[in-house]
Amino acid sequence: MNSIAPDHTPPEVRTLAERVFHELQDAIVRGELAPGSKITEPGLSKAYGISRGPLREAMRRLEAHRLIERVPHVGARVVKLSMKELLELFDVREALESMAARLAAENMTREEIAGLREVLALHERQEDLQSGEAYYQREGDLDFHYRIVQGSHNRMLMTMLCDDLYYLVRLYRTQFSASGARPQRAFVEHHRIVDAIEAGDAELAELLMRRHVSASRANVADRYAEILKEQAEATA
Amino acid sequence: MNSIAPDHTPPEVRTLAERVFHELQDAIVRGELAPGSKITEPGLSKAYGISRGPLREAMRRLEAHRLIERVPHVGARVVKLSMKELLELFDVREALESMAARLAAENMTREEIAGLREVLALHERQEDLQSGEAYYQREGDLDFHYRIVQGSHNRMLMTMLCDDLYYLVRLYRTQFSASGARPQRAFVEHHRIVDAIEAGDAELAELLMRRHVSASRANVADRYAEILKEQAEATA
DNA sequence: TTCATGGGAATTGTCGACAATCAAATGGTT
DNA sequence: AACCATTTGATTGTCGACAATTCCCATGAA
Repeated sequence: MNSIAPDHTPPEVRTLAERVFHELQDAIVRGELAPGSKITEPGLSKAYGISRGPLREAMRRLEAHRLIERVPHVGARVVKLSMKELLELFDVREALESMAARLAAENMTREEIAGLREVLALHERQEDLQSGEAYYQREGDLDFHYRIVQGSHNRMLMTMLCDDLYYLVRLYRTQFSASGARPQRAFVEHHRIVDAIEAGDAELAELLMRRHVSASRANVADRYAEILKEQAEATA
Repeated sequence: MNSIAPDHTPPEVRTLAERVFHELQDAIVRGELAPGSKITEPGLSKAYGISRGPLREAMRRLEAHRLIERVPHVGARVVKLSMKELLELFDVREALESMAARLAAENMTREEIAGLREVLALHERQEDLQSGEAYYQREGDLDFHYRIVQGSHNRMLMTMLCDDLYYLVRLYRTQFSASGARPQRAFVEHHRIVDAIEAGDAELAELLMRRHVSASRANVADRYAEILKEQAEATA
């Protein structure tokens, strides 16, 4: 009902291919399979105790979800997000999530909005308890965005963001070991967005979400520039 | 160089699974496989002269691209877009393509803009020659949108729109046998968008593209309402 | 007629083996 | 020593067959 983290128990485990797909998806996102590392079919086949048939189907799905990259007759590697690609991801998020916020303001039910507020409160309480523990903060952040996308009542948007992009976001967070950063500002922005949604102000909700994602992107870009600068000074 | 239609010759035909994937993709989009019709593995296996192994991988890719829908242990059907889903598709297009236009205004090269203008001219000439022949108009329309997305120089955006959504758009056009409609107005809008891109006015390009897609969506919605009305009168 | 039930046919899921292709290691030549 | 050809090893691509599940239809009862 008020889970803090996204739902990690997939509904479809009726087939081996489905199961191993979700397991691999989790393993990649959690960093257990290092970004850029080569994955071989016999290896995974042995590791998961299944034949190569279902495994290849799972890999085809992972490929479609951009979690692995395959080259015919050569092999597959876990994706390794470059900074350029990460910024591209943010641009796409900005476009889709601002649209989601707009639709959410138009379509969200009273109950959904109440649930959203609940998540926000829970989220802040956790932040009080264990400030510095960025992981929960980040999962909570994703949970917030999840709910807004769900509130758009647009199935296509939902699958695009929740089934595809958010896994990449989580992958990025483990890959760059991204610390939370700017938590209190994000909190304020979240509240403003919910306010706009509750007021049914689609345009404002859209604008605020757009700024929210854009600010997050700028934060990442700044951080990256900082790191580059430090490295340059260290070698000099 | 100045092809009027999108590139239909995929670069990757190195494997059977790739080949049959593209062939099925085309067959579905062109309506040769009727929307909603059930497709069976032995059937396609026979028809394309390949084993079920590569075929299943191709089907998994089609599933990820939303061109077929699969149910475990039951089977797969060609997707059949409902009007609700079609309008959802337009909302997603509005979000992504307006972003693409904005990025295109920032990143397109002089050569790309020249090519875009060329496409527009060719497009109009064809319209003069065979007005009423909606097919070319529509393919030309897609070509225009293709180039703008390419001009965004955002790989993720490109794959999302060109590899996924545009196939659904084409599927919809065959499924609803959508006649061109509002051609001259669309022409004007296309020109205005290119003008904004050439001027480097990102905000304007974004706004115009947004309106362009939104108007297209409204056109479809109106047409649908009209059809519903006619049907109601026919039965009465 | 309608509904439930059971059996049989067809389809999907899974597996192991073979063929095709690529990458690395070996050896020879300049 | 550096470079190129060849061979070997491993990995990927493809296939046919078997097991599991579902769907369809016939049969019978209410």
